[in-house]
Amino acid sequence: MAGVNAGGERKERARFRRQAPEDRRRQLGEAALRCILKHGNAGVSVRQIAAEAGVTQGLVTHHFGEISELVAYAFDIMSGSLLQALMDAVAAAAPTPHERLDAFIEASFSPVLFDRDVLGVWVVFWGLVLHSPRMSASQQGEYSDYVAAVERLLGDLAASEGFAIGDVRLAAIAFTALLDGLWLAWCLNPSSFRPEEGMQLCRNWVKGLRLGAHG
Amino acid sequence: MAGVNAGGERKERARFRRQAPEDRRRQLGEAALRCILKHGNAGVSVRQIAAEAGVTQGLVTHHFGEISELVAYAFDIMSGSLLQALMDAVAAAAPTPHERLDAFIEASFSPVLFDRDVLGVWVVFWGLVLHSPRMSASQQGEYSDYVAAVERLLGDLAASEGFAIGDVRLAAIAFTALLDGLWLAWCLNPSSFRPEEGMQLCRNWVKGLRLGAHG
DNA sequence: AGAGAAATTATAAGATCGTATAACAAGAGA
DNA sequence: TCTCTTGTTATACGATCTTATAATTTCTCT
Repeated sequence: MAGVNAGGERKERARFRRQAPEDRRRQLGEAALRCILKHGNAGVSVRQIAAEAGVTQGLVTHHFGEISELVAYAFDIMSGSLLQALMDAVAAAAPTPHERLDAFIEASFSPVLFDRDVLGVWVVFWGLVLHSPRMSASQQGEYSDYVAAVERLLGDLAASEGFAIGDVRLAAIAFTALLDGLWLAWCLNPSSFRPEEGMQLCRNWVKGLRLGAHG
Repeated sequence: MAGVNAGGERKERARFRRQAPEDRRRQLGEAALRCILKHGNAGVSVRQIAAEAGVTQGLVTHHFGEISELVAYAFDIMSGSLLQALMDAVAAAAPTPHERLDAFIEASFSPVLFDRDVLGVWVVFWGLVLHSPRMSASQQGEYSDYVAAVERLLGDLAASEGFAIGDVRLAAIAFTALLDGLWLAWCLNPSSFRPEEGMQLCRNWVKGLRLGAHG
């Protein structure tokens, strides 16, 4: 009988405070991120995430239907935060295309984004995306938005400084790949280079663009 | 009672052929790779890998002690194959530094390496490396070897063509990051660019190096 | 042919997993 | 104060997990 333990004694249920569904979903999503941060793929577990959020596992099913929906939601939280942070940095920069692009680079290597734990969550998510149509769809949308943002930054730079880029889309893809690759490399091997060096490598790439190194 | 099923009838054990321990380890390692290829993280399971190899789960414990040792072994198989394939391609190229570097680039985008399933295994492994000191140690060694190989290719090119590179190690890190980033991007979004475009982006990077885009 | 080493199977224990659902409690609104 | 909606807990089922180990089989060597 609910509320009564094996010895027949009445056991009170845990007290809780009701929350708006979206607030609770957000709480569970952030708990999921923390679990992945701590345990990698082994942290993707209804019980662990519920415990991290301070609730019971039934709440996960209630709000998300199944664990993969929660993981996809957590991925969306993370993706939205990333693009928002980068756009905020660009918007806060001096309004020349050069300064805006450089603000983008600096933000990419700032401690908020260029953090071993944060990048580790990304790496685990990339592995999960491959086997989740739901997450794959989200990722494709976010990747397109990200590359489009980079295209604008590179296009503005070229127009502002009077040089041509053969294929802006491919250049944006290359720049994005370089950044992701540096994130990955540093995450796996933090001793391989310093954030300042990472920024320099990106600036070098931009210098190459100016010098005509494009298809 | 061993050998007798529930109905009391004597059930013969499965027949098997003994193999040398290293042959069996190799078989299990390759089965592990196939499971990760098919199922991602969900494929990292003693039962699934044993089934894929056509043996029973006791064999995994016998040969590897625990599942994480098998996964690390599979990772080493994969890493060894990668570097070997790239070095073979470079060795088979015409002996000029330019041709050797270009052979490296072409091999990196050849169907053997630039394959959705193969790259998918890498992405999953990257996530696993972060939470496995054993795999992390392996990865660091392999990353160092890979970057050293790239350093030699870039250094030879610069010497051969009479241009200077400010910091060859950082240039090698950047080139490696660009390649890994392109592999990752294509694996997650195969429609974002074609292999030929990927090679071109790498050649563009090299062009930039020649033009002085380095720190 | 037989002994013996060791490769391998079969089985089991204890743990954790995801999902489902009945029951309860919070709290808003009348 | 009471009703009712709905957020949430508690519990359970069936499945899968890893590791351990006794027993069996393969196959080499004498």
